[in-house]
Amino acid sequence: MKIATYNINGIRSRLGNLLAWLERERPDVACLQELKAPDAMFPAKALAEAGYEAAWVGQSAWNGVAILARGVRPVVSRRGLPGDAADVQSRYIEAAVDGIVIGCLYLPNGNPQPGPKFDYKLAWFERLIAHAAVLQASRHPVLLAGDFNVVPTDFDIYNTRSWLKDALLQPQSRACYAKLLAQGWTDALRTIHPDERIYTFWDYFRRHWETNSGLRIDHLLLNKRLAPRLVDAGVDRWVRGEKGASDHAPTWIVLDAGRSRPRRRTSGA
DNA sequence: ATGACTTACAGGGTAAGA
Repeated sequence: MKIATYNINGIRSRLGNLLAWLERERPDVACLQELKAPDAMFPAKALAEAGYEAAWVGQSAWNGVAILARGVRPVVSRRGLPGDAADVQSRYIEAAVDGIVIGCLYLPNGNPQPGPKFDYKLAWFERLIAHAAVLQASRHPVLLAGDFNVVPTDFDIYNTRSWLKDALLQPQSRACYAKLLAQGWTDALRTIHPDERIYTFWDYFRRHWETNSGLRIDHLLLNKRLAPRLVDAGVDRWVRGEKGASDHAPTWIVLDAGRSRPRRRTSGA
């Protein structure tokens, strides 16, 4: 089972890129961020024709998240992150697919910092940490996947020089990520590739794609129930090189089949 | 380097992203 996360950076303007990727890589589940589309403008029909059912939370102009599943309907368990009823930004959706609870998230960027946007990022992160504790403790296999807008360590960026003031590298942002992992989550990409420079985002400026000047900010975190099923992880870099590409590339894991229900113990014999 | 690119919304020039 292949599950991917992909910040599409505008699902309407990049629908062709999305469909080409789905057709070629055929992920079983795709978590999308930055739809930049209101609910009514989500291209559900085109995705259904490509074999994917979807659940989404849209918003005009910015944000927006979705979970696509090939051939099955995602069973939504939550729209929006708990903890702040006044938060109107569409950054979280959670659904079960094939017995796995999947939280798809788009963590606030937080720039410029310091400032209210950075405060919002850290507050949102604390709400995520609180909800993640509940998910970690649940008896279900759980995956948290999305654009976390955090470069976890200096090994996860080509060079820190021009990013030292950026919200993605701040000690507070990294401390939140470390606090989350300390609950027992497995960072799939780093676990499978402990000694490799891996990036998931290359900005549009300064020929950063052409020079492989990237950042690792899209993450897939497995709870203790799910982690034993991790088989492989990677980045579909070819997508970033396509015409009209998002500035992120799809990032994925492969899980073994597992069991949808506990096997009944056979007695006697 | 309030930079550079790119998109949404709107129908020009901001706002936002990372």
